[in-house]
Amino acid sequence: MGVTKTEHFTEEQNELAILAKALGHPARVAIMEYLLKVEACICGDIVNELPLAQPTVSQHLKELKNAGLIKGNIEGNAICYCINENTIAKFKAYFEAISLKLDKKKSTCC
Amino acid sequence: MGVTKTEHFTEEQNELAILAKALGHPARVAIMEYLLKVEACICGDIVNELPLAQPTVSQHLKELKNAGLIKGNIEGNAICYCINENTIAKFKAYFEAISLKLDKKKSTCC
DNA sequence: AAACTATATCGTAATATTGCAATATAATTA
DNA sequence: TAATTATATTGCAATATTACGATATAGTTT
Repeated sequence: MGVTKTEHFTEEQNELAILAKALGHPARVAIMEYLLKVEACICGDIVNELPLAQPTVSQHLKELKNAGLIKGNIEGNAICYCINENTIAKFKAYFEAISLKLDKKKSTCC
Repeated sequence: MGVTKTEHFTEEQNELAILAKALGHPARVAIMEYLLKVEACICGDIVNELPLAQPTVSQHLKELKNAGLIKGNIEGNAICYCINENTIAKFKAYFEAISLKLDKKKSTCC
């Protein structure tokens, strides 16, 4: 046991879960917020911003990239990471759709 | 090691990470979507909807509840779970804010 | 009260995640 | 080309997550 039973869920459910999971760590939230704050797509000074060692940050960046939350371009010596706007749009659309459905429901129970 | 260094991040970052982490499993996404689909806040037939054993579903429900994504009311014998609209609103607001900032930025790099 | 129903908790095995030191890779500068 | 700089990968220890059988708890019905 211990393995998520991915095959039993829909592709959409798995996709959202992967995105959410990627955001499910404060270091990765902090990376996203830093990328949003910085004017240009600043590269590896993310390491200096975070209270984690370089390999750890590199690992978190990899996970964000795998999930599609950020993009990374090699820029000479360094790498330029930035937010993938499409994925943010997906998230936004998902929660807006849920909100809409909840409004229509006007549940009276809990 | 293996422990998240929670204390080094802001409260907001940790809070969002907890919410996102709770959604970071397809079974929990499926539970949310089921609660949204069903008209009333139906109780424990969630187990019948999911391809997982009852204790596993109970555990996932607990995690969703701990994170604040759902609420549960005892209703006689059974329990009535339903979506916590406030938390969805938080998520929605967060991604709308990011989208807005991204639009203003109009980054030209990646 | 006894049987039944609905849900939670315990205990445990399998696997995944987190974090980092050490090291590798690859572009840049001296 | 040797040293430097920026980032990734490897390997590993500590911890967390996932899943479920067995069992507990608590309300309901007979």
